[in-house]
This record gives sequence, structure tokens and C-alpha cells, in this order.
Amino acid sequence: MENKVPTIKEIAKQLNISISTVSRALHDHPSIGLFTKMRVQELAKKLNYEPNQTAIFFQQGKTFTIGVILPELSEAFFSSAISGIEDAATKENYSVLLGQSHDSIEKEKQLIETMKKHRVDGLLISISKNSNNYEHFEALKRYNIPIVFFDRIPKIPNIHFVACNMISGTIQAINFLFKKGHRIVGMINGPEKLPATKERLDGYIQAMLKSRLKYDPAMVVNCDLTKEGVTEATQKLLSGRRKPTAIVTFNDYVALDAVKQAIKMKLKINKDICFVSYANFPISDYTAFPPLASVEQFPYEQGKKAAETIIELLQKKTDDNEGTPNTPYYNIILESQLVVHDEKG
Amino acid sequence: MENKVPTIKEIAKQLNISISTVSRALHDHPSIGLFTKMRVQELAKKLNYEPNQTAIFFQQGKTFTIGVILPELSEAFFSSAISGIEDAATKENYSVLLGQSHDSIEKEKQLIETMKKHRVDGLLISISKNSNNYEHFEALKRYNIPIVFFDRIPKIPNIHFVACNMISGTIQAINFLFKKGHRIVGMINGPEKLPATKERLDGYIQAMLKSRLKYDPAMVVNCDLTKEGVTEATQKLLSGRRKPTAIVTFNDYVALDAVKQAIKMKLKINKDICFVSYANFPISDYTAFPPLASVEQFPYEQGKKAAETIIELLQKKTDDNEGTPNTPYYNIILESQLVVHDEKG
DNA sequence: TAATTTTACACAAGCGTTTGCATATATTTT
DNA sequence: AAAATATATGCAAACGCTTGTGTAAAATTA
Repeated sequence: MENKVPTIKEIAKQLNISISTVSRALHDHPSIGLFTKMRVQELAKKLNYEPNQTAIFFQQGKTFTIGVILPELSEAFFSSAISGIEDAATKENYSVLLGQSHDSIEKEKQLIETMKKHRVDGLLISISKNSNNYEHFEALKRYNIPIVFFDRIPKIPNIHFVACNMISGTIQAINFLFKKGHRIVGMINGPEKLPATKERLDGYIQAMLKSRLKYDPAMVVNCDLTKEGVTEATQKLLSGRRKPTAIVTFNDYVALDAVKQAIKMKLKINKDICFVSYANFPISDYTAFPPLASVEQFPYEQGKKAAETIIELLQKKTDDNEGTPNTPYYNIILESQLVVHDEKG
Repeated sequence: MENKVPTIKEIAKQLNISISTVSRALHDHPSIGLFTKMRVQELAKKLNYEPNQTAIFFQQGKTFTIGVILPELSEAFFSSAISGIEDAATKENYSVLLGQSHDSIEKEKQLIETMKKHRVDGLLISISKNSNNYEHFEALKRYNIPIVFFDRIPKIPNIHFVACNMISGTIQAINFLFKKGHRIVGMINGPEKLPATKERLDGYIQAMLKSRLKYDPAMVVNCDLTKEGVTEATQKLLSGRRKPTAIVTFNDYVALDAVKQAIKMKLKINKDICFVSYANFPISDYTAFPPLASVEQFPYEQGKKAAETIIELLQKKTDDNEGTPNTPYYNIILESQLVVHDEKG
């Protein structure tokens, strides 16, 4: 019933020719006669032969697999990103080996071990929130496994990365509000240590200055992104002496919690106070008071670009004949973009 | 600078012992003397030796990898599922090879080829929407790659699967509405051919009969799940002679679109008309009029259970010494469950 | 002390494939 | 017709590791 899985050895035996001839025939090697080639290919088809990829991986020292490590698959941002990665990889005949760190450095390290063991050709990483030590990435150099970081990038020199410039989007957001007549714009930002927080702040400051508005540090509050934190931050911002008429929030979830609090404080949304946020889910137009606009970070595109980049690096590596690793470091930065939501929710 | 990656051969040479001794020493084989064992392990650590997994995969004919094919990673349901899969797999030291079919049969076939080539030990599949031909799964039997289907299950006998029983949740939903006093309950269901649609309908019918309400086919309308389709369906349902006071919708998105249409028709939500739906995203409490309750399908748990199941099958296979495949078919059915949302949005 | 068992290691095959090199025909050139 | 070239194929090593089997030397037993 269950025949053995056929190998080129089997084909060779049946046809009474050598293994190497079979191998070459299957690869359409010019030095194999047409007749033999046909016979081999015919029998291969008949036996339903399929090369044992694990043997080839081993033999060639290449797995046509790229590893992906990211914090949390169920977060909308990352699920879009992995979708882009998978699409780009499949297109180039690469496979994707997946792991999530759950924002734990330990798990991140462990996954890197796994990836190394699997001898993935390259690795895509969005680092865990509290990574501060980057030694575990060094181990990969030894195995010549290139890394492309995406979205969450470690602060170290000489790395490849794909990221989204939040500053431009932030500037667009503030401009948008400025044009709508807002002069006092607050910000509910994320945890202080998060690079994403810093970037949003930088954009905010730059934009305020560009619009000839003064930058008032009191108008920016950090929070831990929990519902309670957001509520508190909102309250603080809206109950000061100098009251913002618009608030930029760290992300859509924050915006929604902030809206709730604002309502509780008897403010009319989009009248007394407006919100603009950074996008991380696609259904804000179903919500009661969606932010007027969101800064889109293009997670799918980031993932796609990251995958394309690592594959390009891998091609280059092959071309170089293992030679001088003179590829420059790719620092690919996509521009974020303000998306103004449909005015009539 | 870049040392060669060390192999057991290298270790053997440096220690002037045989390769097999090194291999056994590293595996703590009893027939190796303590002294030698120590020397080997010490040198291995010093050289930073790590076994070449691709060689082992090849040699053992086992990759400790499970393939996962699902329709769309960016759908909340599947991103939760893959999260559960990854967690369960990693726990048992399996890796996850990922592919998305985008609901195309062609891509699905292609991915199965890839998985086969990679010699994944087992495969998890949630089939693409329009799969009707299941021959491509047969090819895997030949390679002894077991499949566990999850969520979207083909209608064929003798398969392993993990699914969620929507009927029980549907009954709970109708009961919930009944207790709230609703006597005429409508349903906005999905596309007719979809198994998920049929299951919801079955639950609906059963529940209606159980509650001694009559089943009125006019109270169930199918739709294509687009915004337009939902709008049309809602209108149809709410403008008939016999008007429902509550509607069960195919999923949360449908519910939200239906709510919009109901509002447009001057109905008071949660007064003139109530909604209950099937859950597929976690933020319904941010929306203006979330459904009163949702039938939870436990995607994370389904994924987790599916991964655990395939791994169990793999263990069994090993134990059987490739012997008689006398494992019964696993039909694991999780019960869906009605989650009543916080009454005060 | 001779016979037997145990201990500790080495040898070598094998997993399926690719590929450099050798070789036997067949074909062309001089 | 001999020499040179082209064509088609086979041989064997290599990739790194595991594992069944063989075998000295050491330890035990009789």
C-alpha cells in the first residue's frame, strides 16, 4: 500500500544508470543525452518522485527559509506584518519559520537558538519591548545569518532595518489639526522608554515649532497604555489650566479610552475636543467617536519590505561567492502617512 | 575572524578520538568513559559547538517542524489561532512553518507542496473558502505526514480535526434573547455554501424549536458579508411584515454594519432592536452599539489544541515503530460560548 | 591463571543529493 | 587511418550526524 518514497537512487536502479546521471537529467544538465533525459523524467513522473528537500538543505547548507521573530502575533500590527512577510517570501520561494517572543527576552533568545539550529538563511526580528542587551544577535553572525530588524529596532550601529518614520506622520497630524484651527494640541504618549514614544514626541515637537506654536511640555503626558493609565492621562491633560482643543494619542486604543474619559468629563467630542491617533486597527469607523485621522504605519508594507530586503541580502551573499561582505547596511524608512477618516462616521 | 562553524569531526580531530565517540559523548551515552565525556563536552563548549540541525533532520527523517496553512493571517481569528499554535508548538520544541492561502485553492496546493518538500512532520490546515476538491491532501499520506484540520474542515471522512461547535453557542444566544423577552428573532447569516453558515442556521433552528418558538425561514437571510450585502439583508429583515426585535448576526463586523443600517431606519438600538453576534474581534466594547453578547469561538484555544493534537499524533507514530496506524481519528470539538458584554458600554 | 564478562572506544554504513573528475564511446578533424 | 575533440555517462567524495557492530583492554569470575 504505502510505497517507499522514491529517491533518485531508486530511479537509477530501475533505469540501470548511475545516480549522478539521474540527478543531472532531472536538472536538465546539458551533458545528458536527450534520450536518457526523457526516460528519467518520465519515470520520475510515474513514480511521483520529489526531491528530498532536507537532503538538499543539508547538502547545500541553505534552507530557503527565513525566520521571523516578533512579539505578539495577535496584535493587529504584527499580524499584518507577518502577512506581508509571508507573501513576499513565498513569492521568492522562501518559507517562513515563525516565532513569537511575547515580549520576553528569554523567549527571544530561545527562538534565536531555534532559528540557528534550523539554519534559516536569514532572520527578521522585531525586538521585544524590554530588550536592552543585544548580544544574542551576535551569535548569528558566526553562522553568517543576516538579520533585518523591522519596526522595533535596537539602538546599535551597523544593522539592516526597515522602519516607519513616525515623525513625518506626526507632523502631518499636527498640521491637519492646525488647519482645522486648533492651537493647543496635547499628546497622550506611551511609556517613556519606548523608542516609539520618543519618536512621536520628536515629531510633535518639530511640528509644533514648524507651525510656530510653542512647545509646552505640560501638554504631553506619558502613560502605560492601560485603560487606567489612559484615563488618568486624559484627565490630567483636560483638567489643567491650559486646555488642549485637540489631542494626539499613542494609538487607536488609547484614543478610544481617552474619548470615553472625555465624554465622562462632559466634553463634546469633535466639538470641545478632537482626537487624532496612530493606527493599529482597521475598524475605527465602526466606533462611536473614531479619531478624526490616524497616522498609518503600513505594517503589511514594512513586513513585505523587510522580507524583500533579507532575500536581496541573501542573493547578494550568494553572488559574492562567500567573498567580501561589502554590502552596505540597509536602513529602509517608510514614511508614515496621515489618513483622514471619512468625515461622516 | 569568522571561524569555520565547528562540527563533531573537528572536535574528534582535536581530541584525537573518533567521530562516533564525540557524538555519543555529547549525548551522554553510557558506553563512553567519564573522562572522555568531560573532555568532549568541554571542548564543545569552548568551540561553541552546536549540532547542525539540517544534518540531523536529514539523517533522522524528522524535522520537528509543523506546517500551518491558513487563509488569512491578518484576520483576527487566524492571528489568534496561529498564536495558540505557535505557543503550543514551541512548548514541545516544535517549530512552525507558515503559509497563507488567501483563500485560493491554487495557493493552498502550492503551499502543500512546499510543506511536503520541507518534510514537515505534520500539518495543520484551515482550508480555503472555496475548497471543494480535497485530492491535494492525499499526497501527504504518501509521506506519512498527518494532517489536523482546524476551524474550516473539509467534508470528508476519516480525518483529524479540531473545531468549535457553533450550535451550542447559538442556542445559548437565542436563549439569552428569549429570556430578555424577545420572541421574534432574526438572523443575518453568511454565504449559503459556507459550512459556518449552515452550522449557525442549524443552531438557530434547534434553539427556536427548543424555546417553543416557531422557525420562520423568512427570519433568516443570507448575505455575502460585504457592507452592502449586510445593509440589504438588514433592510429586508426589518422592513418585512413580521419584524424581529432581535437579530443574530454572522459576526461582529456584520453586527456593526447592521446596526448602522438599523439606525438609518430610525430604530433605537437596544430598544426597538437588539443584536447578538459571533465574536471575531476584541474591541466591541469600544463601539457605539456593540452587540449585547457574542458567541466566542476560542480561536487561540482551537489553534493550541490543534497543535497539541498533531504533536500527540507524531509521538504516537514514533511509538508505533512505524507499525500499524491504529490511531483513531481525533474529532475534537470545543464548545462555543456566549459572552454577555458589559451592560454599560 | 585461564575463561568470561564488562567497559570504552573505533569503524563504517547510511541518510539523498550534488558535483568535480575520469572514462568510454562517438564524432569530427587533419 | 590516426589524432583530436565532443558527447554521454559513471565513479566517488562530500555535506554532518547517528548508530549497529566489531574489538581491544580492563575488570571480573571461576
